Amino acid sequence: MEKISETYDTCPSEALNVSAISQSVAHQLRRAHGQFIQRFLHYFSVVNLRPTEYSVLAMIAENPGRKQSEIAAVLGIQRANFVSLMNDLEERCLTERRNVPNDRRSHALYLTPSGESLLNEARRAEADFEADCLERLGGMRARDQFLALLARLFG
Amino acid sequence: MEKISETYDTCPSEALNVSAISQSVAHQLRRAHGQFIQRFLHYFSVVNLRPTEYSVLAMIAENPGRKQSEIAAVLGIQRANFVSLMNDLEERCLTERRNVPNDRRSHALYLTPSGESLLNEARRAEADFEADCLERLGGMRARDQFLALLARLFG
DNA sequence: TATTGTTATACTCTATAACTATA
DNA sequence: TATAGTTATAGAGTATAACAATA
Repeated sequence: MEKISETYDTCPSEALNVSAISQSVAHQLRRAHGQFIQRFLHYFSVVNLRPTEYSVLAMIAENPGRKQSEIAAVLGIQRANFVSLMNDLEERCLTERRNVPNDRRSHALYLTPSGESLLNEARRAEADFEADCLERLGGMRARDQFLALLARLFG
Repeated sequence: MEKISETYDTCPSEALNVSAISQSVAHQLRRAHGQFIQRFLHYFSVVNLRPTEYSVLAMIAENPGRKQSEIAAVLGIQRANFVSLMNDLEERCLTERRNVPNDRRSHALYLTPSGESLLNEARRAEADFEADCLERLGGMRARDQFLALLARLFG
């Protein structure tokens, strides 16, 4: 309960004026991203995966044997930053790097059995997360519309 | 131009399968945020402001004299992280912290004249950025719809 | 020469805990 | 006791430059 006083010397604790930025796509996207991360981590806490890590596992599962740089590129992650990400997933025994027969520069990426197993758990978390989004948005039509608008903006 | 070869030993460089995550709100939001930051920095390079810094300046301009913690809270930034942000803006002579008469714990935030002046430039950058968004989204109706859906998701 | 993976580095943003001085 | 600002620390994410091995 907030304390109400009759007189103010300097700083009345009224609601702040947010009109200038509340209509701003930039500001709302900044705020939304913070919320998104928190909510994602909540749903994915059981598998202990960050958004990026989940995308990597899902992408490797759909495209086993692809090169690091291919997976990185399609996810919009730079090669240099992808290395420590893969090191981490490999240390957790979720993925492995195999040699490519005719190109000794490349590493082909695969999920390990426990990587597959964790991904299955993660997919259930993802389904819950998506169901949450669906409910907040108000149905599949709104969800598709949102994704379509997001794609127009940043696709 | 991509090189096309007739035979593959191991790794045909075909398009990757992205079907599993392309329908995912989580994945699309992750990608969108990266694009958003880059595009924002492009438009705001003339004033050298990050999304967070712009929001802070705009919020102080609309609510001069408010306490650090009030501005931080309304922007969803933690007090602890807000300190270095304000230190930075103050070093750039864009904002100032003044004492509050009846509460020696608090700092009241104000824009300096050069802060006001930079904010005016930033508002032009923001207008350009928003115009870009508007065009990509396909008009004000789509823009309002997008903001409404974003608010449903994370408001 | 170009590509693949890698290392190193730096900066932004976020999260948490704890301190200080005030209230 | 609670609040405002602060300090310190840690981790994710991103950006850039450069290097070795290989193509």
